[in-house]
Amino acid sequence: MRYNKDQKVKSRAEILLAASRRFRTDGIAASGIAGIMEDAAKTNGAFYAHFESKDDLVSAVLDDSLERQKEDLGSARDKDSIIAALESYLSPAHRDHPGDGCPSAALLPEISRLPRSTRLIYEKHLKEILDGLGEKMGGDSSGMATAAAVFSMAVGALQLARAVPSDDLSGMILQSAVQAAEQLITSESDKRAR
Amino acid sequence: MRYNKDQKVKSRAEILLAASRRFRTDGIAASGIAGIMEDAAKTNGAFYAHFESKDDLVSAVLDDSLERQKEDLGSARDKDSIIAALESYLSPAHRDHPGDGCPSAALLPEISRLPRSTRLIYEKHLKEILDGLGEKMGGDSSGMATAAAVFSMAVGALQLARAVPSDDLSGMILQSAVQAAEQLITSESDKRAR
DNA sequence: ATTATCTATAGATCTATAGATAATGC
DNA sequence: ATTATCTATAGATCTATAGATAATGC
Repeated sequence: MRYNKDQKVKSRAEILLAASRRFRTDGIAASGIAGIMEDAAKTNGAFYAHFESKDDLVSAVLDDSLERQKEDLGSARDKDSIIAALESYLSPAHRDHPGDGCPSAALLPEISRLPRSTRLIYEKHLKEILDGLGEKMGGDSSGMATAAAVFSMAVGALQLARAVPSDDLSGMILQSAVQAAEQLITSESDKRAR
Repeated sequence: MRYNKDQKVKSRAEILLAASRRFRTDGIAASGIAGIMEDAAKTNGAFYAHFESKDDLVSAVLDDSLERQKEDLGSARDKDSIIAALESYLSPAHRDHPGDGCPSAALLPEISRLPRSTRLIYEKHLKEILDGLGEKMGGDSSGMATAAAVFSMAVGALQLARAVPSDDLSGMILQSAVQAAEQLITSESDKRAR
């Protein structure tokens, strides 16, 4: 049928993107291969020329989307740009578009139920993300600890803001997390300035 | 068949308990009625004498388990007992037994995909939990905001600690969250003492 | 007679596979 | 001839329902 030289590479990328969105929107367990392939404008059977199994797809999706997230967050260079990234992470826009958003916020409880091999992939990327943030917060183990605490809070707050139907409570949760995170980051950088 | 006067009430409670554990262990979407009923030592068909649908069960489970969690957390009376509750929440024991643990940590992304009616039930309980914690942190909107930030951080840290296979990183995440939460709580009570 | 549960099954999924089809590039 | 995708389907789920069964309590 109609295909060009690197059709397969392109198709694989399309399937990855479709799956990545579906997983974050509907969850991993609730997303079927057929639906993902429909989003990628392909048929069910074509899937198995690209991935061995659904588990294989899940690994590939996490590897890919966490790599992208790391690159996005890596552009933040100092305390101020971290706070800007944080405000964007905890914005109503991010809350309302989980399909394009943070994989951790959309998928963490499901990730914790995946096979160890997949969770090792998750851990590798999480480490790099926390290392990157930790470096900008001081670089030592105390900066890294603050990065872990701030990331935990951001993920939890986004999830709570998404679960709650009331816009008031939802917005208050996001704002509380922004403020508390700023306090933690400022106190960490003050510690360093002394 | 073998049944006593309040057999049905008892059965309903058994199904609720079995479902509540299964949901937290395997996720809502990945838990089937048949498996839940097997855990409750009943057959598939008997389910529909107790609940209209799986969605109906999910609402009932959330209503029930969040009510229990609120009661558990309600026993914390002052700042010190809140910190004790926090250390138990962020303990390896809680991390390693999601089936008996916090419904939010196990289920939040799935909750955010449930029908609005179910999310309203979630919101009702979350409000009461945050109100309870906020009161012990000062009672005003600033105390409530700190409660929301601390709860967000605890939920996120527990999820991250569960997802990561390395015990070192997992423990470091839990410890970072304990420390950061204590800092936020202390700074909130200092604000009040001034 | 009423009630709680069980048996059996319909109908709609889901993952995965085997073989057919139709384009490209030699 | 090779390759990417499609068609068709097997076999295992899943939710939900209808009717049978067997106990209790009148």
